[in-house]
Amino acid sequence: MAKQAGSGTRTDEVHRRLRSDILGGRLVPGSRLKFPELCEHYGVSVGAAREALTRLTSEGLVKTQAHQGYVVTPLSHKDLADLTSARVEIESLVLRLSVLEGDVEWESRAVAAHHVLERAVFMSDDDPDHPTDEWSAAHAKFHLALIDGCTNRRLLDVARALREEAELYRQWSVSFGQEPDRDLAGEHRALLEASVGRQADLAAQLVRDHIAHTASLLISVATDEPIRPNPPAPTPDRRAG
Amino acid sequence: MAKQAGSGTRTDEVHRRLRSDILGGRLVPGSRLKFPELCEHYGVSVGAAREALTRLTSEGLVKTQAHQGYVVTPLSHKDLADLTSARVEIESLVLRLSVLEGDVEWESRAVAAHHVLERAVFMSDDDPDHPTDEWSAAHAKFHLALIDGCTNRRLLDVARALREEAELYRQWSVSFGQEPDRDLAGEHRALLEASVGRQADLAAQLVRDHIAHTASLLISVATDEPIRPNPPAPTPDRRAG
DNA sequence: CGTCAAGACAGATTCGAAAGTTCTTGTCTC
DNA sequence: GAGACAAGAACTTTCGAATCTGTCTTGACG
Repeated sequence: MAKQAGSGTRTDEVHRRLRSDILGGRLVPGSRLKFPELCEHYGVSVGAAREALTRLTSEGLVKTQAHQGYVVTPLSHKDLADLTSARVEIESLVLRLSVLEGDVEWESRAVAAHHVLERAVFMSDDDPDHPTDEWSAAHAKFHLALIDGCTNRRLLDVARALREEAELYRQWSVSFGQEPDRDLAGEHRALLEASVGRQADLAAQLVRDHIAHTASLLISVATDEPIRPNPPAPTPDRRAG
Repeated sequence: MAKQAGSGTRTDEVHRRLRSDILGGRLVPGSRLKFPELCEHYGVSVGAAREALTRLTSEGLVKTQAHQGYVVTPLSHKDLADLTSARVEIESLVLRLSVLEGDVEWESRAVAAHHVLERAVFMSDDDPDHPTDEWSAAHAKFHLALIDGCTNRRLLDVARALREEAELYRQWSVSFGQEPDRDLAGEHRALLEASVGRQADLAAQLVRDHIAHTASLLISVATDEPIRPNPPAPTPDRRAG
């Protein structure tokens, strides 16, 4: 079987790799994405890169303007505030539905994801400002598992899309600004118990506080100007690392 | 200045025309969109049509699977129920914010849009089952104007995207199922007065009822199977009219 | 010295053909 | 007669060059 796999086209691969590079912080928000470099780096032609970029645009990770090329979505504090507010409202709503509609298998997945999160290493010694990749992945999976019981695919998709975009901000926050006395693990445990215990309103309220609290820490370390990790200087570097 | 307008590329035009054809009912949900026909009909090459289709995919109007081409998003009753539920929650939320945050100019636009809606002809004699295009456009503009006061662009975009997708269902409902004693104009007037009168909670509740009521009429005329205006028979026709 | 216009350059967009994959049709075997 | 295999056709996907648009530099004019 020398097949390329049914669901895997050349565009899909570039799309996946590009998204990974953006979410992983290897591509700087606000930087331009030029076709020649993209083609060379990912080993594809202009057409494939173009379609991958178009898809990323629909996911909100890159922006475009006619005849002005593609740009990694710039970060701004107004947008972070909007995004947080939207997540607080929508994710709490979806979680409430999830608690009301989820079956036993949903409970099972939530418990399993929480177990992984509990055992993940939160902070590494070599980067005290950011959580480890392992913990970040487990954290995302836990929250996704919590809302996964919602049978309304529309709402679920919206909540997931918003959460993914928030990852960008978490990635580029200069510091995670962890409060020493914050019991993050405790919040997650309470969230799980309220959900599995079918206390819908409580779970919804807990997740509201959880999201708002985390985001407020990101906001507090930010300045008033748009977040531009790379100044608009004429430095041709657009890839970090 | 013989410019083609800065924001107008070939792809943009095809994208706009295709969306119009889908939303206007000239392309049947569930039908395949083959490149040869598309290129001939819109007078563009494969590449341009492809990118337009990709954008439409991100808007939820068409779906795709690798190596299996593009398809106008099929309609189903589960999805209509999900979509309605999502709109009830999100649009009421956005309207509440709009009422709280909107300025005088927002009030002005809402009043203006309502004036146009009031004067638009609702039903035409030659198609007693569907509202006229004029009324539909005015109706959409009115609701959009109502929520336009919301300063949270994220939430606003979500609400608008959901509303646009709902247009597809309205277009393809076999009958609008209008109740004789329903005072649609009165509902809209109440909605406007509550909004401009800054009664946020009342406006939110009114729009919840408004959306749910309208959707329930669409549901009531539907069968239990996926809506497929064109049977999956081997008829090669995929364009109506 | 400041402002404006024309030309040159870089880069995005578009196009048509070639390659790979899936679906269909026809035939063969059990 | 029914099921399975294989060949052909149609279609989607990919690619690199050609075209067109936007921006920057350079020069002249007020």
